[in-house]
Amino acid sequence: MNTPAVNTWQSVQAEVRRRIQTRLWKPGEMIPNEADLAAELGCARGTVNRALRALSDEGLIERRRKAGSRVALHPVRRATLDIPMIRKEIEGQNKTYGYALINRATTSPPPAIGARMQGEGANFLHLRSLHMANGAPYVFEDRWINAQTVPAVLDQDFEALSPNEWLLTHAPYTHGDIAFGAAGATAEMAELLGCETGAPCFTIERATWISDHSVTLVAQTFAPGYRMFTQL
Amino acid sequence: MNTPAVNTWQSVQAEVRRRIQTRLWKPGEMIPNEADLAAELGCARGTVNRALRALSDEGLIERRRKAGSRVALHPVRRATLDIPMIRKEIEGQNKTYGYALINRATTSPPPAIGARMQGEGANFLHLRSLHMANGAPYVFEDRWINAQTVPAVLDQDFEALSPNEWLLTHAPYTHGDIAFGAAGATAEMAELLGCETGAPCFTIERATWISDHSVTLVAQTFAPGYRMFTQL
DNA sequence: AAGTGGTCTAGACCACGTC
DNA sequence: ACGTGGTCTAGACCACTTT
Repeated sequence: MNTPAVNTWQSVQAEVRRRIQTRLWKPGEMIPNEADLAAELGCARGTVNRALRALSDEGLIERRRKAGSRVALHPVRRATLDIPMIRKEIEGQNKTYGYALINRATTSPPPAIGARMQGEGANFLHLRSLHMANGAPYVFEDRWINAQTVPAVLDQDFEALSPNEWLLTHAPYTHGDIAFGAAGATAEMAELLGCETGAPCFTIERATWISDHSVTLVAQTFAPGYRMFTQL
Repeated sequence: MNTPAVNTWQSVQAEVRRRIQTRLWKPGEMIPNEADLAAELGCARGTVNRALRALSDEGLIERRRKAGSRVALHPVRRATLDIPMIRKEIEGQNKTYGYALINRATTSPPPAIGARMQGEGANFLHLRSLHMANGAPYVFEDRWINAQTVPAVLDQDFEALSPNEWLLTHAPYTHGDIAFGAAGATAEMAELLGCETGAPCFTIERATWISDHSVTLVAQTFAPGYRMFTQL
């Protein structure tokens, strides 16, 4: 059967996706190698490569040198979450952003924090702040910043500018990790967030690094009802 | 100054990243066009393209035809979350997976659910189940399945095989959306999950579709302490 | 109108992992 | 050892957008 020529990588991707969805190529099965597919579809191998690479990133197929490509047995779906600056997130909802510093101190961190940030002494800045949307509490954040990595941070008072924003432009991290979870609001958070003590809150914890120097460790507790949303 | 030849796209990416991190190219600034960069680094334009495309996907730079590429002013970080089959997630932690069906019924869904799933009549399967890790409750799930889209689902009793798993191999969705949040455990969930009523739980809600037909709508409530983790 | 990124091609070499 | 995907090249044309 002659397949009409398909020359864009998107159309190759679509064709392969179709063959998988219609179960013409079943889960676990091998699919033709790049050269054969290119010949069949009437395009260059590079184009097929681009299409299959995209499907592989997506988790729909698995590729290994020499072994070839196969349809994933258990397609691990991947969701890409945007982690925007909080101000941008709020402004994106057409709400007015507000920020308030609750507390600023240079102290040495509790052992658990210090260990994770590989820091010594009192070269740490501890910031607690509240972000608001249209005046309503949005998220409470408790942050440690390593002043050994980012000395300039000590010159900032963070009264008007959130540390989130300052760090993003003055000390962009190279990598980090992030964890999502749920926690009950402490009495203090409850008051700040305007909810009951113990109310279930969505939480994000993030640690970021510049090469192998810890930059910041932040725990964010969102007001009840917050949801993080994305497409699959 | 002559830059030594850099011919892999990863090294081009690394070099560009370095120039951004060292603020040689500052946020908001334009960077050279592909042809110039290729000439400077001594490689083909295609290689530069590949590198810059990766940085653009990552959110570190913004690219527009004719306008050129610029360093992102507010780098929107993206995190990719794997959404594995729950069994795989648990087995990946070297724990024994367990599954129990709590309730199975074919009824018409409440209006809120029906509306989201565009369904009519009683062609819906309602399943409530519990997944366990090493015998301990892991996540409670409340799921609606549209039998108009997936008629074969009515032949399954789901006593031993979780709907999650069955759907993944028998009705792979084309797209969907997912929301993460937090909620307090209801009395029933608390008993099943072995926690206090009202305990803060991490929740995932997912709706999936095959082209424009709704497949399933599922609300998962994880046992307290659950965290979803990824790299940045 | 013109400049820039987006993509396709055809060929080539290489790295890796399976056999 | 050898087959497969991973990548680089040089050149070309096109699509989009801004000027």
